[in-house]
Amino acid sequence: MTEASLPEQIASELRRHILRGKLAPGAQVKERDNAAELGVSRTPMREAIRILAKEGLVVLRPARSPIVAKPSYKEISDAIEVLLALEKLSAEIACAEATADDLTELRRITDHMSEHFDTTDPLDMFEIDMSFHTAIARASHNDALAETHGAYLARLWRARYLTAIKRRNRDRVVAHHTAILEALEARNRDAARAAIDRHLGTLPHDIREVFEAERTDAA
Amino acid sequence: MTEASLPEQIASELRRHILRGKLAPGAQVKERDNAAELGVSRTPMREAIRILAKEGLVVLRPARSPIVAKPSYKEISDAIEVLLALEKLSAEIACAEATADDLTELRRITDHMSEHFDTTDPLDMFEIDMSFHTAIARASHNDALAETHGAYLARLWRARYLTAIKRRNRDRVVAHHTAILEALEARNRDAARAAIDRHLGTLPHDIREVFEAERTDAA
DNA sequence: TCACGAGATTTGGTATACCAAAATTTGTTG
DNA sequence: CAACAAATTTTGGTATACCAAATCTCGTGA
Repeated sequence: MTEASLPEQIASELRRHILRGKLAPGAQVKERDNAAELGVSRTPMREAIRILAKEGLVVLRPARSPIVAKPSYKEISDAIEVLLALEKLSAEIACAEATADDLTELRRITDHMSEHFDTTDPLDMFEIDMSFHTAIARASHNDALAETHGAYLARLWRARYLTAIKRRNRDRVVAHHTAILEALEARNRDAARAAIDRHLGTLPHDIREVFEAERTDAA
Repeated sequence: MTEASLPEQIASELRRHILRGKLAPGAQVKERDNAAELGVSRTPMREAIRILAKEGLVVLRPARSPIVAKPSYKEISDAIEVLLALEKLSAEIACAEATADDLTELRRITDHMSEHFDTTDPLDMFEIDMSFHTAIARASHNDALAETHGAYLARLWRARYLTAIKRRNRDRVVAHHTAILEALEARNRDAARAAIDRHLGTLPHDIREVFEAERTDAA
């Protein structure tokens, strides 16, 4: 694999820590400590923190320690609303612009998920799930759209992960992805929009359940 | 006014230089030189450059000098495609969520433009025009949406400005804005989408003309 | 004359030092 | 014992030093 820049690598590492829960929402992210932990200096660590801030995983506070983001339910559902719009736009454009290679890639991801769903680490499987959605955005051949879509996917990573492990259901995911894929292959914009609505439409509801479960745990 | 952080101030200064043309598209933005020019060290200058990169005004190249962005026609029209989708989404949500204050603010901006269009500096009037669109996004009360919409508006600043001064027409702008506003007041989602489509739909065409004019100038 | 490469220079990336503002601790006082 | 304030520590912000890679210079040789 091609080497990413040091700040990117650090950001990936921090991201995993946050998503795995080693860094809880609301916790401070101190430049010195985390830099020392990973054996790098503060400079690239600073940049890594900015990358995560751009993704919305941490929030910067002037002259104070950054903290791991602790989004409210409304903030998450707002982000989902945007993500949904971006992904439906991607699919619409992809109906006109997707190449055979784009569709092949989507088919490959879907088949891989179908085959290895129960024998793969949930975190890894979830990354594959995300790559399906990323591939849709990419198939629009609109770089700005793909980039913004990716940013929202990253921002919703944690929330989506929590719901995915709670509602882990191979047949449901594969059926939904297949429906989207077939709509794209048929170049049917309305069908694609509808399929994506069905796939992501339940997300706010699922996330609300996770939120309420957390609130109960705290009691 | 409250003091912004040093990197933000530097970013503003650089932004002005770029938009004014002191830094031409394609020109290198060297950390040392620009830092010395403004009497700061490389560290905040680095951060300022990252800010502008996030806005799309400069592009970062690994291990090379960043350069002032020189977007192609496709890149601009791609961005417009996303902006259009975001603004239509904003308007749809605003039909349900906008408060009386939101609508009053939109009305105020529209009236102000109508009244002072011919007696205001084009640059200032253009900023007011942008504030109308920003207010629509704000009226959705979806912060993520408003932020992303604002980012695209900023990214398209230069391109939109070039077309605005070329096709400066008070009646057209006011009529379009009024149509959008009335659709929002009527809480009519379809009408709002259609009005925004009419307003921004000609943008790619107008920008193409500017691009071709520039290409002719170069000859 | 031109192509190529070795050395010098420039430049972004990283580490480290220093500073001022927060945060924390601690001591004093009512 | 509580509350406030001074001193200390911690921490982000900035400046600077150093390094390696990229770029540029310029001379050499075909």
